[in-house]
Amino acid sequence: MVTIKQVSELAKVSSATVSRVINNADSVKLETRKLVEAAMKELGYRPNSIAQSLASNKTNTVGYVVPQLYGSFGIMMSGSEEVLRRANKHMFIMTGHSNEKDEKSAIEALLMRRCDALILHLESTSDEYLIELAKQKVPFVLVNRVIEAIEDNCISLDNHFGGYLASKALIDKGHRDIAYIAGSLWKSDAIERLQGHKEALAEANIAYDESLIYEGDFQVHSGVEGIETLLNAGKKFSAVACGNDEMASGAIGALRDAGLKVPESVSVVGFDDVEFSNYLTPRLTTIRYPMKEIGQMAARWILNRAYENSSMQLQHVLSPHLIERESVCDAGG
Amino acid sequence: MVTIKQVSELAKVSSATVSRVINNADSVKLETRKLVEAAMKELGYRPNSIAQSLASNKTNTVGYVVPQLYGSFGIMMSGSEEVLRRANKHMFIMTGHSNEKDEKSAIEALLMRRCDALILHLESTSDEYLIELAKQKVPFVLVNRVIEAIEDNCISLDNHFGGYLASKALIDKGHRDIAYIAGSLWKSDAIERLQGHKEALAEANIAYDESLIYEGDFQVHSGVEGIETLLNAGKKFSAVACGNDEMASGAIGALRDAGLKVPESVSVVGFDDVEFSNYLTPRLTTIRYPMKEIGQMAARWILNRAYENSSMQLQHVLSPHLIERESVCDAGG
DNA sequence: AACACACATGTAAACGCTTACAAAACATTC
DNA sequence: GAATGTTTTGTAAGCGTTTACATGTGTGTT
Repeated sequence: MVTIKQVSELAKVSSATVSRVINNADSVKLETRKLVEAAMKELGYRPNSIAQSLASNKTNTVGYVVPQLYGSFGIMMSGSEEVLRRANKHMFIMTGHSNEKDEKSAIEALLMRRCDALILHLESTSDEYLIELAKQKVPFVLVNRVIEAIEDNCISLDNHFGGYLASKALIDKGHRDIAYIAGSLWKSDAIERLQGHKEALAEANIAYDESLIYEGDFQVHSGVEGIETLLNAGKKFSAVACGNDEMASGAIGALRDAGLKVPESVSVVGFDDVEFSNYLTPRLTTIRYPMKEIGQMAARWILNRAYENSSMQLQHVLSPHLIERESVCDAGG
Repeated sequence: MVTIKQVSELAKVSSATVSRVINNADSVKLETRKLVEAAMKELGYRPNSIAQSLASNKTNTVGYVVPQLYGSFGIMMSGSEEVLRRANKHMFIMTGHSNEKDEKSAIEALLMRRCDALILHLESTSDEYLIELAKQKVPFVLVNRVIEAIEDNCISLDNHFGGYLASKALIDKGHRDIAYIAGSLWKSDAIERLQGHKEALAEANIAYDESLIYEGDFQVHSGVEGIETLLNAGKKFSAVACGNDEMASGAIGALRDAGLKVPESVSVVGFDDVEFSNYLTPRLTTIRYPMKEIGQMAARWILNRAYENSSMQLQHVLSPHLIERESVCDAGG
């Protein structure tokens, strides 16, 4: 690999001057600049950014931890990438695999690489660890989770409001017997969404009926099981709200298998608006989880706090909204 | 940030010794090792991998270029991540946005970062550039594309065979009037898939009818348009093979809108087996594109060539296979 | 012609590690 | 107890940049 030294020799200037033209900072006479550029070109010079980082003590890289590389996290990352790219920052992406050990070691690796800042989508790391991280002055934003003590570092979605919106959409169509298939209730988002559902019921003066609630686990099969359980118990309902789109998909299938038409006999709302919800039959009415916007917002936070030292206020809690498609219709068909 | 020097002072040894325990190489007396480890712990020392890379001339990082961060590329990357992680290598992911400028600048950035090797999923970069890259002794694997001159660097899918399999599946069910909705025919994979289709027809002695072919663009809407065009032209067919799942999804919708039942009146096969194909109604019969395996294979190549200097032969062309679900049935219902 | 001042360039120390080589410490053998 | 070998540790020179500071060069003013 060709170094700055070789370029400087060919151009008959000092390496400091070459460095100046690379960073096109300071003043370099146009004439010498041309000379240096010609030399760089001739030698096929590529600045070694490892060395640059060591010397300048910044990597222009933000570390990213996501549970997995596929699925909706990709959307989020591409939101971040879009805004970071404009600022000439890069992302170093690692996966946490939803377990504490991997999440921590991902963060450690990122810190060893001296990332200038971090964007973290964690699932198993403790609040304490993150609070400690904040104490160490590591600039990071925590996505999809809020920890009171470091609230300013958090960007999240208003799950409660989303849950409310979903059920409200059903109620507005005249439904009153509404079943609910929840996600794993040890997860905060599942709880919040369910609470939103309850609020919508309360607001419409519909009595909350515990037996219309089924606790699933966010997977397709639990949507199926939810419907089967409800139906076998002889429950009556004209609509089902689901904790996410996967379960909604399972629910639709199970309803169809039971000879019930969606939405004519039973309306269904999902949550998240994942890619396939638009491909279901009927196309799924759901709550849009603004993954891309969250990714963008996180990147903006980083740009502000870690690179520009501004502390401009950003929106920390994003609002979901309803996407009306075909899986919900008026009560009574 | 605490440095190796501070650790060495606290442990009353030289920095070389600390380095030795970090890399747990060479011989370090157990006693001193304990001493050093205690010091590292006390100071909360994190080796600076930037400095390590500069000194050792390796980054333990493989650069990754994909068109986008979301969609099926995520699956591929996670395949790679899985195998690289076991070897303690990391990935630096960048996006090429399917245009030459971004792809090239991504590669350049990766080289500046002195990645030990690259995995490239490119769409617009010229063969020449890549051949030149190979000449520069940059270890890289090119995914989903084959360039004769650097064949050993390429890992791809047998699209021709996939196209053949898809149409064969239809023919085996007794279909003889088979329409085909192709992807953009300036893309090599679209062409190859179509050729596979033709081969299957030929093998079954079915005359190739140009008017049953529609050229789409791999997007949902072109599946819709394909069906509408064919139907409006008064074409008769009992089955449709599609260049990918998106178009198949569009086709299914259009068929249903035209009052035709899938699969009873018209069978449909897709290609790729993307996530949502399993959620369609009917669940889509399609050709499985082994994205994850390709990612794994690419990572293994890298491990072999760039890190272990072995040159063990790997499978360079992967075979797709048929996933039978519900969108295909016997001709005649 | 002397001076001040801006602008352009060079010198060399740092950044935090690794590693070849040298030195020291210890163990073994005769 | 000297000679030898082995293991452990230290010394110091890199790795390829950036950047504070010093030096040089040119212009305008008096």
